[in-house]
Amino acid sequence: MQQLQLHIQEGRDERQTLFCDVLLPVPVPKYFTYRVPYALNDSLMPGCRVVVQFGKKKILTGIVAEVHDRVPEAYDARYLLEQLDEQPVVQPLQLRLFQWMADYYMCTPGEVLNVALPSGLKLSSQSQVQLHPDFSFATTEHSFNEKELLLLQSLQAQDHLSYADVEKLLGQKSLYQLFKNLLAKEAILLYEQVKDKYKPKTVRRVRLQPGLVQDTASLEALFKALESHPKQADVLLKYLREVPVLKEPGRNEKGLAKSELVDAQISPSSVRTLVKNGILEEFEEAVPRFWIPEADANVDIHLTGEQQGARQQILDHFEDKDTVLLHGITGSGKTELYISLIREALDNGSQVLYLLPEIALTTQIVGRLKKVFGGQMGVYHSRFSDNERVEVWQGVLNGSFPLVVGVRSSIFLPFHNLGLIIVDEEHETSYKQYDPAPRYHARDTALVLARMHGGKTLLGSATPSIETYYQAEQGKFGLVQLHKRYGEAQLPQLELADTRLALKQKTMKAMFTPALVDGLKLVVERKEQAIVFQNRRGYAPYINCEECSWIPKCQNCAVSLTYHLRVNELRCHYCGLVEYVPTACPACGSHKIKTVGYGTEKLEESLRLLIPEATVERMDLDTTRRKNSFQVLLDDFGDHKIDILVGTQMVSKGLDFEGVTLVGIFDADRMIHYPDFRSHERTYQLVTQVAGRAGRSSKPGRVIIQTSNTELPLLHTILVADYLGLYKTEIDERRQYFYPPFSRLIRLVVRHSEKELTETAAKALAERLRSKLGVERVLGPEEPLVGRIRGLYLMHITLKLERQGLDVPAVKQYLLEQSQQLVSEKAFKGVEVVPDVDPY
DNA sequence: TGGGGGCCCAGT
DNA sequence: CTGGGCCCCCAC
Repeated sequence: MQQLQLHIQEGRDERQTLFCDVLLPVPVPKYFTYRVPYALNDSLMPGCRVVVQFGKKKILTGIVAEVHDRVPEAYDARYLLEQLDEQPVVQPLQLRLFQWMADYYMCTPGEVLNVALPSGLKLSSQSQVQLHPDFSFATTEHSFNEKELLLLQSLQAQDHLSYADVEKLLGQKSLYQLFKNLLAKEAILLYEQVKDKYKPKTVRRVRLQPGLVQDTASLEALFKALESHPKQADVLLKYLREVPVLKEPGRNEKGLAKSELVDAQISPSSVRTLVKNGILEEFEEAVPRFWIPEADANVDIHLTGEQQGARQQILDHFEDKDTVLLHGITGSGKTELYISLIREALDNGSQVLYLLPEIALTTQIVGRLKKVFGGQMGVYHSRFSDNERVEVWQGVLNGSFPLVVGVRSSIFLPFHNLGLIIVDEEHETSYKQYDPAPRYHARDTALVLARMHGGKTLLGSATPSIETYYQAEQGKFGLVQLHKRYGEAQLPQLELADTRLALKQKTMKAMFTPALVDGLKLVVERKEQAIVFQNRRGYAPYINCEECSWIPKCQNCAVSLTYHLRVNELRCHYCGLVEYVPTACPACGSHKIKTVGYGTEKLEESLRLLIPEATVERMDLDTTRRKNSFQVLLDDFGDHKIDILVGTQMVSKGLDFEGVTLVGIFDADRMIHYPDFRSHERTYQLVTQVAGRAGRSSKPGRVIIQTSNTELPLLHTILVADYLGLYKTEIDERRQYFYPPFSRLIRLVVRHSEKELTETAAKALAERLRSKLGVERVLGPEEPLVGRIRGLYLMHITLKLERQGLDVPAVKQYLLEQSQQLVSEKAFKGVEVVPDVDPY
């Protein structure tokens, strides 16, 4: 500081000209250099948000990545307009993470920034229109056409409108001409408005007008004045009861929440009158959006002997390894272990991130953690509003949330001292983001993030992904096993039910085998509970004309439309298209239209018919759309208001209910035969996870798996819970066919609205890539399972790259160049090439 | 990504 | 010659 001051005193003309590289939320793979106004020389630092002009009109918020004094040679840097934060909102370390993600996942840092920052922290400029302050219809000498009048009238009512609003209002795209005319007539003004989207939540409070009540006498005078207004006197009385201003004068400052004052006897209007008459005063107070429970200090973390041992092993591994895989079967008490490790990390002053695949499905775990960690814990997930996300972000920044529990996007939070990351259910696919860039895997990114912090990562799973287990086996990760069920719980008994045999014997009822129906009946009889799993929502995957076999298809996607009974609609599960159900076949006019296949909705219906005494409910995307419908279903199931719960994968996670003694897996075949090199692994994981819902108590659990092929080795691996067996078979296959973890996959998705162009472009690209990378490394192009989504045809080119001895960054660079080259050629105009690294 | 400039065509 | 639409390119 001393030196700095000296430097300034030495001479004004020597003050430094600084520049800063700014990361902007645009898909341009570079940083933009702006000139720093002298006034900000000392305060600007990396991680601060700044407002800059970008292009001719646009005003954007960006993040300062670096402050330096290197003068850009190729252009004159613009001054940045404003510094928004005194202190960084993004940590320097995060900027490194963004860059790593951009490089690894082949996208731009701007795209990473886009998903990383809650949009409440992004300021956006909007072009706005308002009336010219001197304008009025009475004094103007100009005349206006219909659209101009409409706009001017709206502006009188609304004060200002954005361009988008005007476009909507007038139903036209080009506004330039219109604005030019109105500007000439001095009727409007255009301006740029930068908006801060984050708004703290406030409550309205009231207090006595300061100075009104100093002693008993003034109080008596006040009541005297209100003599003829008994209702207002009541309000005052209640206020004084809650806030004894005479005894504790300081209390009046904080006042009382308006909502607390108003009750059955006291109406808002009498409060309003008191405010109007200057007796009470109304004000707003910002409050946190999160109700913060006190941590229960008495919650005891008691670990069993086995858990103690596992805990020690984990800590030992952390001595020389960054990552440990905790392979623990469902119900072995992993959560207890996590809690003990989290507490220890927090006690050491570190931050902790606990990643979950999907927060809505794990309310039980969140509840459990809240009890232990209370207000220290922030929760972060996609169902939160922007404002709520900003509050978690700030809580992490300012240290009030040293622990965060969240879904994949929580890896973007501004940690500065992350000591431990727990990735629970590390094998889950929802850790991978598919659609918009960055197409990142949160588990893999977490490992990098932890390493940047010098922290540790604990991966937990009952059925680890093959590549994770391989790393553990190779000694790269520490491996800790936990194979005993917690408490009295026993492993469920798994059995197969042969659908082919049942069909032959004609004992099948609505595709339920007698074994499953009888099992369910028994459960209901014993007043226990069951879960039936079918990974397909809707009533039937398609409908079909019996005469001409016509099947309704989606007009945008290469899939049949799913029939939904309750709403009586046909729906596309890829683009959301909704169509009416035809009463007659549009192809041949026949009325013989039948449903084919089984979705959860049909299972629900069938079970109600087969077991009328049972209460059957369904849990899938369609029944849990509304914000707390999921919780309602969970509560009902927990309270045993439901006997049988039918559901999609939603029922596979976090449903830990003592009463469940039977799990039915309706159709194992479909999962097994899914055309993907991971289908066996996935089936094993899913079935094991669903099966884990059974027998979480002293009662033995039973799992019935329906299949047409009872001989399949995979099913027997599942039956005896032989994870190692699965791993050995899979890893051998992966080695043989050179799949991950032995190779690295990069997929290029080529897409366009015309089928032929998509195909030729994909072929051309694959050819060019092969010429340099070789035939071995470039697979395809091939049409994916669903060859058209939202009107775009898709082709996949898959690159299989060796993990060693290959300059992968160079290959990625080459892929990007080639893709760019291709789409810039006239013949392939409009074609998109989207890279997806580790596309699984 | 998104706005603006350049270019081409239709209409006079 | 002018206006509109489309495409391409650039942004610090």
